[in-house]
Amino acid sequence: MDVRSAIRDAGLRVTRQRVAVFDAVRVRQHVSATVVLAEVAAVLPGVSHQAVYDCLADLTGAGLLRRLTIDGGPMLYETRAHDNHDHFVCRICNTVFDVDTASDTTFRSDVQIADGFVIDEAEVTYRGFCADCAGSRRVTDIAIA
Amino acid sequence: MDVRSAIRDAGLRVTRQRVAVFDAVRVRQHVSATVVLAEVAAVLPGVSHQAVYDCLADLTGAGLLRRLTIDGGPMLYETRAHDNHDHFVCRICNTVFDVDTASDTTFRSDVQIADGFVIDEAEVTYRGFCADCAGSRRVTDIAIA
DNA sequence: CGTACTCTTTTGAATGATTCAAGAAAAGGG
DNA sequence: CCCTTTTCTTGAATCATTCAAAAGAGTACG
Repeated sequence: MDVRSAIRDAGLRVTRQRVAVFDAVRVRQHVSATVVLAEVAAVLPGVSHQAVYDCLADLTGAGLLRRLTIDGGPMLYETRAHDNHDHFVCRICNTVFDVDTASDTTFRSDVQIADGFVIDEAEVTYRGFCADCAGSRRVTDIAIA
Repeated sequence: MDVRSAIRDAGLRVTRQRVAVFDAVRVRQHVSATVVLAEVAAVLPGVSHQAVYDCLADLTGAGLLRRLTIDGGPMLYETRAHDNHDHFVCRICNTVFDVDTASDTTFRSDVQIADGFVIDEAEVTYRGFCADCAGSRRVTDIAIA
């Protein structure tokens, strides 16, 4: 399915800014608004940062993007394409890697909370050292065994 | 063990500001620097916000406090007293509740990452509705069954 | 108990990310 | 093709946090 349809189906108007913002996030993954602005400005000279913030908020609200915050850093955005994954953050370079959720699904639904609390999501963030920063040879994509 | 010793043992000088900042966090739990400043100012009129930020950073670096960020909000601090717990955030009131880690320990050590990635921590954040916001009767402390 | 050295705090300003507000532009139904 | 409503641009404001330099306070030592 293409972006334009997805945006329209969400009840939002299809604008160049929105398409460009979505594309920027899709290509880079885990990007801040500032980085998205830079990417988008390359395609649409003169975009305002406000437009980027608005698009990111709208697309996130429509469920097309997902937002996460790592420590005190700026908010990062990613597409919800292949959902059901967690994140690994390197303590040194701060890069965020996707980690496929394996048996976690089981783990998550096992969770019970007392007295009227309703859980609808569990977000797992792993921390440590990525292959590069740990002094390893190559950097491949990360995955749970 | 008391705060003063803990601070000294960490190789830091024992100052009124540090003690007051630690106490403020211990009493309130999951508080922002701004709130800590208000609390501390009640005891030590004239404290600077910079001192609070410095103390929070120093105590966190010393391992006496733990820092977390919820969504795009300001950083929150908590004591590491009874470690090994996760967090539940209410989607409505944004209150953060501690969730005791039960069988999660097993879950965590099961995690394997490919190609030289080293994991040393797993942080779990649950989201949903707290007893109050879900429309329930009473609010008790939260815990995993 | 006081001195000296170093670490902390105060003071005041600066930065970065995000949001607010009002008018101009553009999407899309009719 | 026009009209209505949404979205974008412009420009300023806010909040949390950090930077820098000088004043102040803790602690080891005599």
